[in-house]
Amino acid sequence: MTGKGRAPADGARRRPAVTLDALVRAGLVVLERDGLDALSMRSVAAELGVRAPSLYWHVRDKEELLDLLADGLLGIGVPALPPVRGDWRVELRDLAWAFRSFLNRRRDSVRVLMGRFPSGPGMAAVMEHQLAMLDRAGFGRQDAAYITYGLSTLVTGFVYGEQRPISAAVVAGVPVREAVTAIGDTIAAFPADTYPHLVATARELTGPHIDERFEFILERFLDGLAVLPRNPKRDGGGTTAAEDV
Amino acid sequence: MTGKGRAPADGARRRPAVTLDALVRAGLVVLERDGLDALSMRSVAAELGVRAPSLYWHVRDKEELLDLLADGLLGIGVPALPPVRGDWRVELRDLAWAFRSFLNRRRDSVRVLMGRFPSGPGMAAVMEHQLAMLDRAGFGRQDAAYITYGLSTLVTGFVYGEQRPISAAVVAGVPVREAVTAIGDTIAAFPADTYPHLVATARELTGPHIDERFEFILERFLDGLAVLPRNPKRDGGGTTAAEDV
DNA sequence: AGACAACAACTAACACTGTTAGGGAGCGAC
DNA sequence: GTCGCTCCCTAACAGTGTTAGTTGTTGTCT
Repeated sequence: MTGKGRAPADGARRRPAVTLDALVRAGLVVLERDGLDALSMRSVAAELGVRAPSLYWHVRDKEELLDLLADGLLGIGVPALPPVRGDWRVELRDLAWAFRSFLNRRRDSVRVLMGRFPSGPGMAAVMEHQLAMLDRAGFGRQDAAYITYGLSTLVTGFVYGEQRPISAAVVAGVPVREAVTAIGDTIAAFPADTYPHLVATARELTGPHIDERFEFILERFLDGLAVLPRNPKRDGGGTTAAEDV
Repeated sequence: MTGKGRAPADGARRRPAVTLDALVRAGLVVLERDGLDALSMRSVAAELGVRAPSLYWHVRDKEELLDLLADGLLGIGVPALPPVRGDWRVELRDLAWAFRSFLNRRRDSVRVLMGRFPSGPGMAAVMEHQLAMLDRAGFGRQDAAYITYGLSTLVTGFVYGEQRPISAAVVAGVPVREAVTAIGDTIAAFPADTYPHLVATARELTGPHIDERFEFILERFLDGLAVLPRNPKRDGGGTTAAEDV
């Protein structure tokens, strides 16, 4: 640093108690320890030993803070990226599972990430990793862009939906399994003459096979990618259309 | 005279002024007119000519009200369901586009629906429609359940992500198109030596081709469904495994 | 007719929330 | 010194979801 001239003389002039970096780190601590609902300007400020209005010097909004936290979360997830293997399909699958697992492990991360398009180093690292892999597999630039976006949408959306009934059950003190089957009971109790297919599918719709459900949706998407035309580059990826079902 | 309290005269004041149905209808009115951020217990109560705490007689939570609103939204969308055509793929595609269009037209509906699994008549109608179609096409029960869930996750997640930058731009008074390309500029400005693929894909990642992006993701998923085994039932839908790519 | 329970609204209040206005220390530069 | 900048402070506002306790109305049973 020690920027010259135009930079607003930021050379260790008065060590600020709150830097943008410390702010993000404190926010992540609060998020992980107390959850998103307890993450207020005041609680994050308290984590820094400071009062709430001070944060507005570093950040315009709570929204902006959340945007930064979203990117910070991605930055945390980056070291957990699965190592590079040979097959693009295996890699993409591993990546999706790893992402889902991360979202489920890191408290409320999915609620912060949902609908946000972070534009910091965290997002850059994840995207670069993924785009490089897809390029290596021979996907075109536009396709690769769509694929990364689609995959992140898919996983994020899935985990978001997967976590809501769970947290609701936890709040009510009901075991998750019973809460889920309770929804099934509700559906099964619908009038079978007007909703025959729905009632017949009640169990399949609400079954606790959450991993299988994720697997199904993901594999269908990957199947769709497999029939996409690719440039025959180095490392074609090995698999053709459908290998497992 | 001696007006009975502040009762507005000739109405059946003590008749149930608030029914659960009226509550939901009022909530939908407020949601459409003022948006989700302005939908508070007080504002919905005001819409009914009533004070906020009264709502707690009919509803445990704001959460429960939102659950009801979610189902109400689906109920509104039901008449807009596309008519039945022959090919399951065409039907599923039409349905996804119609759902996306509905979510984009009906204010903040995606924020209400996201992550919620409504359990009322609105959800029942949508599900029945979809499950019947999939059954007619020969998909198994479990597959059909996964497909409906996956499709709704996909569309909802996509629209959620699609609407956030738009609303942010609207708030800031910036045209949407410029706001989106601004993100592209940010990404393009990343160090190209550490993030070569990312920088090279900046335009493709943030291009305003939002419809094409949706189409790509959806069609990939449908491609994945096309290679799924199906029972040869009545009305196979005309297509076998893979017809168009 | 009178009593009683039920329903369904009310007022008042609590503990929070995000956010703004304005004040004032500590510092570098003139 | 006196600017002026940075960065945190106190005070306050308008609004939130939600609970407690109260009051009035209605239908039913005696």
